[in-house]
Amino acid sequence: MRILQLHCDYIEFTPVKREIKSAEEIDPQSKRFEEVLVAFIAVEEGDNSDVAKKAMVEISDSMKKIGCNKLLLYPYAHLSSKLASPSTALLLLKEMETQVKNLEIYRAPFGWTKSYKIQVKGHPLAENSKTITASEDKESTSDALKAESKIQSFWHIMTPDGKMHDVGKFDFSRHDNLEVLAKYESVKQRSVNESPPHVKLMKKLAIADYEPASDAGNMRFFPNGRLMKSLIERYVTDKVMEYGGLEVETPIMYDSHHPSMESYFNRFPARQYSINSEGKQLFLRFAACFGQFLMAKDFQMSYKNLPVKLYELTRYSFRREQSGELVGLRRLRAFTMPDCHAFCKDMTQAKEEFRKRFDLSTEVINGLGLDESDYEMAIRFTEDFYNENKSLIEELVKNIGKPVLVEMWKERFFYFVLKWEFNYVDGLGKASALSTDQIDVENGERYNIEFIDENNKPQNPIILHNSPSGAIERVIYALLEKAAKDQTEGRKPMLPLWLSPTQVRVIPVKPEFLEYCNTLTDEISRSDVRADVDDRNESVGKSIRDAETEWIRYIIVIGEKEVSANTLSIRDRKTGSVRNLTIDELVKEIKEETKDKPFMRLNTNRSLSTRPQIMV
RNA sequence: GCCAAUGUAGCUCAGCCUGGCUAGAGCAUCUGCCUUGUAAGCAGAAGGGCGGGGGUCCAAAUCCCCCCAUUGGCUCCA
Repeated sequence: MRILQLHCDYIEFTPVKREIKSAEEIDPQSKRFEEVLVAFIAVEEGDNSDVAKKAMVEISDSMKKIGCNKLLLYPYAHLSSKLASPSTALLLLKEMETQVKNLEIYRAPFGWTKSYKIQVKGHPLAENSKTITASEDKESTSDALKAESKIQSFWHIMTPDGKMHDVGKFDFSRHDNLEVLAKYESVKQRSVNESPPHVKLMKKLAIADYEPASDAGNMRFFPNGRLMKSLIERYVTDKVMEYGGLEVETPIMYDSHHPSMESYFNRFPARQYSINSEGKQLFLRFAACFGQFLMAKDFQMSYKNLPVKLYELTRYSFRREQSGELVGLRRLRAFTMPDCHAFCKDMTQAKEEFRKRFDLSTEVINGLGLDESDYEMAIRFTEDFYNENKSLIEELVKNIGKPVLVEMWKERFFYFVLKWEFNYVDGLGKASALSTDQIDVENGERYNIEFIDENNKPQNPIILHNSPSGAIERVIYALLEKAAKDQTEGRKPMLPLWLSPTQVRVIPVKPEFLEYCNTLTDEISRSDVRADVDDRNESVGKSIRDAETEWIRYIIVIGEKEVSANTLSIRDRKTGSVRNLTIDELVKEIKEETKDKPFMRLNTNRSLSTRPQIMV
């Protein structure tokens, strides 16, 4: 939309004749306005209601500045060469006319050739031109995002004994990572000037890479990475279903003008991707919340059914994070996130459920290969909630067994009253949230989700939002960063055995032992172990080196001795030593270490000689 | 989104400041030879509009401008 704005002593115009068929039906009389701001307007292709709204905000702002209260909207096609259709233009002009209440607004007729006389004032602000486009709207910023910066937070450290300490006075000497997190969050202190090690590792281990043909923050996952993701996804899903989550699937895009969407959107501080399709403005989901809420709204629920727990593993959730913020697998624009909502009948039930999910989350995060020393907890709540529910908060902190970062808000700004996360703190001092849970007191009503209580009255549930692991990609980031940290501190970098793309590599000393190797690999694979064969005609030293650089845990070398004996000579990367074990003993050891974890077969050719190499 | 740095063969990187032979190396790949015992056996070959697009110049990987991507900082992070 293009606007030429003139502050006038007067304007006089007379409609002469209809210019287009769809011209407005009017009485073609001359009109005169005095002490008026005339806005000549060309509505362009792609303009929409938001543009109209924005235009009126800008116009009324400048009217305030020049102290003028009378506005004439004057359709003026000649300001642009890419005009919108007359019907759209008229529609938007009419919208503009009715948008602002405390102004005297008039509109010149649309579609008529008009003669006019005008006297423009001579002050510096009298003339002004504006171009307003919809494009900036593509990354619609929610009110929450805009207002977030205004929230006032109070930072503390809570120790397992339930005591609150001023964050500035707390002795962090035995809690390095917590100090990093606290500074990271409260003072926003950053101290890095190198690139994160996991980026190199994700390429070297052929897990994932950037995809320049997509938008930034959208990764490609190679067979190894896809396998790891599948396993983690399976594991988290199994755990949530064990807890009682009902797995569902919901759409990845939504109409941004759906009433419950619009207001939720404005309560969620994130930037969206949006898509125009057949006149609808769709946005890509940034979480599974609305899909599940819209679904739950159509459930008929009694208090006896609650809590109802819905779960979805979103592939993907989309957030249009600022480009400068995207880093490897740490922060993406498209990511896979498990999201489980529990609909609870009251705060008592919500708190009870909240505890269960806290346990679920610690179990999941530990099962993924991260222990208590790898993450720091942050807990955030409103002052009111804290005063009424001290014991719950103290209990969580006691459970985690070490001091946690506390953020307290004077007033409730978000839709939740309590939220905690586990943050992975990497070797470069960056903190990233993994698991999280929230107590939401707002969306039950917003989405009109109802259950019938003991007194036969409809009620809105309290909703818990839990991601027991955080984004799957971020879990891989954390595992790789942990491995990198191990490496710099002199330990061998490893992946958890159940996530290793290859668990066992079999290497023949000479090609004549290949057949034996294949038979052996068959046998090991039958017990659900991922084993492969290095059938390239390379020296043993070279083959071992390659297996080591791929972080393969067990390396079996097959030669004369092994073919004639009963035991295998197995190099264990964890200890670096060679052991003699039977097949059964090896399989048993692997099974023991990967028990309760999902299994998937090798996601690559078994023979190394037939594999493409992924060099990134 | 803003500021800065980086972008050369599949990968890791020289070369750029001070413009000029046919743009180099190691690894990987291919072809031979070797027949291997716990972290790299030997030799040869092939492989590159120097991130993309403009410009300056007799001449641009090299100097200038714009764009893209990555990384760092800022901002932001349910």
